[in-house]
Amino acid sequence: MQEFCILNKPDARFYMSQELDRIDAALLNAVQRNNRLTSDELAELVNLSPTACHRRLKRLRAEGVIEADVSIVSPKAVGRQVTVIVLVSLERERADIIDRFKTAIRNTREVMIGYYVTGDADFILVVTAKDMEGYEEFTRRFFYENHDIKGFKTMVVMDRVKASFVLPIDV
Amino acid sequence: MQEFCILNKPDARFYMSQELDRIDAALLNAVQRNNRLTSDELAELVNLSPTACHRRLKRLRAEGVIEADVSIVSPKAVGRQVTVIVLVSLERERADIIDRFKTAIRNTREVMIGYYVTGDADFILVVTAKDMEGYEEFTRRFFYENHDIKGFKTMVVMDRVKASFVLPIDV
DNA sequence: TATGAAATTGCCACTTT
DNA sequence: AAAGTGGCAATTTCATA
Repeated sequence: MQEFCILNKPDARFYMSQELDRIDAALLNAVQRNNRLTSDELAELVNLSPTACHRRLKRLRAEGVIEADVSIVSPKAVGRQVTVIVLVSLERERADIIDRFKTAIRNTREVMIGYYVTGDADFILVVTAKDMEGYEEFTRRFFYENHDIKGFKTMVVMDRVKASFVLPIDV
Repeated sequence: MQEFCILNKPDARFYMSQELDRIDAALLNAVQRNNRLTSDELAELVNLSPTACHRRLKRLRAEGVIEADVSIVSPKAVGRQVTVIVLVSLERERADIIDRFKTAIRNTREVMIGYYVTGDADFILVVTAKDMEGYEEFTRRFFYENHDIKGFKTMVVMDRVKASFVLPIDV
């Protein structure tokens, strides 16, 4: 049923932006930081009735402006003490090799995010592990056994400065 | 200052993990992907009563295992077509310079995440911009006017392979 | 504003130490 | 026996037409 909406109306994600007004922006800025706020609390924040806030958020979710609603789990609390950023270079930039590598990323639990990028590297991965030994074990499994990979550079995260994926939203 | 918190109230994040049982793990794995599931739905998923699920999640939030509950906004939908990953090297690795740079990150809207890392670079930033021109304007403002910065390397994101911050949680 | 749905709490039972 | 956790039911709060 939600699929229907998405198929029927062209997906807002790709030509939006003028369709968002100041109040939408305020709502998004709020729920980006805390999506458990009630409609009443949001209403207070943006000077609108609770019902109107609710309707707007429903629309933003249906249109795909809000992609997901998630809980952020502390890596350390679940036993992943180590976060590492890895720059990966592939042997060659060929579509099938790239696709194969994307699939490997998707199928590997340790990789939280993978970016396919231009520039010095081909991919940038954010990887979590229990400890450095666990990371090493991961590299053996993920990198050394993969012939598509020319090389990789490891950078261990000592501190994360901004917590999450909060976008600046104006309009 | 963060140390203080840790000293004062024992922060669950640092000695947990055996305190999480299989059901906690299942709940976390669910809400990491969708935190709008009702207690009834969660109950069904993990084979427990809705009340118990609710109480467990409340505990996980209070203990900091769940750090936050947020909506993920589509960058494109809010007019940020370009995502860039930047490797930054500082002139010298001195505590005050590092702290100053962290503050700069916190105060700069375009920077979504900043990692302080070991290795070839000192910081890795995830930056969003309206377009490449907007990114260039950002580099002028953020990098060229900052004397602590030795250099930076830009890598434009062409594709994001995994969407979000979903951790593998076993127990 | 009215309705039903969901979150939240008190109370008691059961299990583990 | 005490502490911790689960389940039911009642109440309050919230979502939604």
